[in-house]
Formats: sequence, structure tokens, C-alpha cells
Amino acid sequence: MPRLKGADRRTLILEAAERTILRKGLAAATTRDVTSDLGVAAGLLAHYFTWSALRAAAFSHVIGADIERSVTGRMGEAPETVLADLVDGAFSVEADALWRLWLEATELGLSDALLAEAASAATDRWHESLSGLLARGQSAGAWTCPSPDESSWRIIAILLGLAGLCLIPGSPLSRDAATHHLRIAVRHECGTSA
Amino acid sequence: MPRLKGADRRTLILEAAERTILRKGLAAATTRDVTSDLGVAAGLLAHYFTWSALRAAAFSHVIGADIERSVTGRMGEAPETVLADLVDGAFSVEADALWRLWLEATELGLSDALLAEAASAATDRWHESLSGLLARGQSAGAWTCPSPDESSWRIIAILLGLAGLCLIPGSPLSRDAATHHLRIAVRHECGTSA
DNA sequence: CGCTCAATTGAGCAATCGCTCAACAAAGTC
DNA sequence: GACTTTGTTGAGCGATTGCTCAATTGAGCG
Repeated sequence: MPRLKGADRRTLILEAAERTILRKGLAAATTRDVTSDLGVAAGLLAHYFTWSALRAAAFSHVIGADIERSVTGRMGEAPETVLADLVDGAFSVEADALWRLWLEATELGLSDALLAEAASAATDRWHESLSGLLARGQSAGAWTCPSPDESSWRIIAILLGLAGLCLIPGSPLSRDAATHHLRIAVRHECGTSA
Repeated sequence: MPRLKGADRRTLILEAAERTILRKGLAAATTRDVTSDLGVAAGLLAHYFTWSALRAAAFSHVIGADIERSVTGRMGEAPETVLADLVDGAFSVEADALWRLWLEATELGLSDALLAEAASAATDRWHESLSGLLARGQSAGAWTCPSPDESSWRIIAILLGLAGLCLIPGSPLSRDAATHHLRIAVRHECGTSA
């Protein structure tokens, strides 16, 4: 309701959109969810964003923040610590919403060009940061990873795959089992570690 | 338009639903897509199915047929042949629609109980058939797979993960690269093979 | 033929969606 | 204070969805 400069309003809307997609998912979230989160009229959103563009931007922001929090922002710490935390927290309840966003971005990307681009870019960023971590651990002697670039693709794939399996309600694969499988896969890629 | 016994009509509708979800995906498919595929009035579908139930049944049927075609139905062949074909065809263009169904079933399962149940059951069937194949190759001496049950979970996970990465339009991971990564992951699980 | 009842029709209901637009309100400018 | 610009409102449009239901058709049967 307060009157804001355009840039500030854009920021507020983007943040509200991030909260909304984390709560309801990319597919179920609506423009009205975002505007009612802000306590603002429905028409205001279209003045600043296309829904497709806002949704893609919110996705990019949320994923980027998570990569930063879990990998990129921990350059100073020991690679083995960062990787171990990554494995331990991968399938926690709090991570569910993020995995859901990945799945939905992949699917919606098939009919939404902006989301496809965002998903592609986010995948690149993820691969880059993870392979950077693996390379760092390799040169630090924390583990043996002959090809960080390739290994990170496989680790990302098994992360996504296990996450999808865990997300299914009444899943035959428990969170603990998924973490176990991830740990073994990481061991396959990084020799003895994690 | 022809008048049919209830059971036959149910079968025709189910088959049309399978064609429809393969063509448009689980989320984009509508009841009208199915009835117009059959050249039948829109109201007829609701006389035999709930959309949620029909969609879940069509998903189960499609996935079941694929598992049968690629694994269960090839019990007579050498396990290494079956596994090699599995790897080679995993990320072919024709497989895209099936992987899309998996992704969508996971996501829609979060708000559709019938689809969640179908996805959970399909996952079980898949895990069971793949771990059976791995065990068969193990006892035949085709490879060394100490725990087929666990290995099949990891292989399923990396299959799903790589498939999702390939599905993204403009994906940073090509089909060939995905096949390569899958081959290496399978090698990790089954010793020297595939 | 006449009757019954299941199969089938298709207009349309109620809800939901992103987005439009005329109207209004508050700065900013001179 | 007059005027322009920009932020904001909210009713509502047009399209889409699964599903309803009164009406119609036609096969089976005595």
C-alpha cells in the first residue's frame, strides 16, 4: 500500500515471489498469491513484471542464494567439510522446497522459454561451483577426483534423482536411505572421503 | 461415436489417455484432449473416470509397458545385453516423453494422491525389475554387483537425474554426455561391464 | 412393435488463471 | 497552485479447466 519508487517495488515483488514459489511451488504459485503476500492490488504485478519473467527470476534468485549458501560462499572452509555438509543436508526436510523447484523448472521449462533459460543457467552455475569444490579438494589432497568436471555432473544427477524419489509421498526411498546412496556415489567419485 | 459396452469404452478411453499424456505430458493433458482423440463428446469421460484416476491409470500403464519392454520381458536374454540396451537407449529422443512423465508424476503427486500412489508403485516395480536384472547378471558372472538392491536405487536415481538435465531446453548436458555419465555410473556399480 | 435402460451428447456451470484498463492518488516540477 | 508523471487500485475480460445433467440415441428383449 505505501507508495514506492519503481526499483524498490520491483525488489519487494521479487522477494514476495521467492517466498511464494518456495511455499507453493512454481506450478501452483499464482500472481494473486504474490500480490496478496504483499498486501497489494492484483493489477500492480503486471505493471512491473510478466508472470513468466517474475517466476523465472524468483527461481534464479532462490537457487542462486542456495548455491551461494552451501558452496560458493564457503570458499574459505575445508573442501571436505563443505562436501560433507552438502551430503548431510541434501535430503533434509528444509531442502524439499528447493528440490521441488528444480523438478518444476525442468518440466515447466518445456513450455516456458524464460524458465528453461533460468533452469539451464542455474544448472551451469551449480555444475561450475560443484566442480570447483571437487577440484579444490583434489589439489588440497582431501580426495582423489581425476575429473572434477565429469564427477560433478554425475553427483548433480544423482542428487536430483534421489531428491525426486524422496519427494514422492509415501516414497519407497527414505531420506536416510537417499543420504546413504548419495554418500556412496560421492565415494565412487572422490575416492575415499565424505 | 459407435456405441460400446462399458468395459470396451473404458479400455478405449484408457488407451486414448495414454496417447495423450505421452504427447502432451501429465500436466498439460486435459479431459478434452482425450475425448477429442476418440472423437467422442466431452461428457463421456466423466461417465467412466475421474480425470485424476484416469491420468494416474494411464501413467501406470505407460510406465509398466516400458518396464516390461525393456527389462521384465527380456528375462531370456543375457543380462549384459539387456543392461547395455538400457544404457544405450536411456536418453534417446523417443525416451523423452517417458522421462517427462516421471518428472511430472513426482511433482503432481504432491497434490494428487492417486498420482502419488501410482508414482510410488511404479518406482517400486522399476526398482524390483532392475535389481532383479543386476542380481541375474551377478549370479551369471556377467559382472560383480555385491548389492543389487542398493545399486539399482543409485542407477535409477542417476537415470532420473541425467534425464531431467537432458530435458531442459538448451541443456548444458547433451544426450551423449548423459549416456557417457550413465555408463560410468553403471561401471561403478557393476564392476567392469556395460 | 413397444418398452427399458445404458451409452452418448453437448451446452453450460463454477472456478481459476494472467492480464487489461479506466480511474484515482501522491510525488515531483515549474 | 497548476500540471505532469508515476504508483496503485480493483472490477472484470477472455480463456481454460473438470465436471454436471437434461435430453437423445440405440441396442436388447418380450
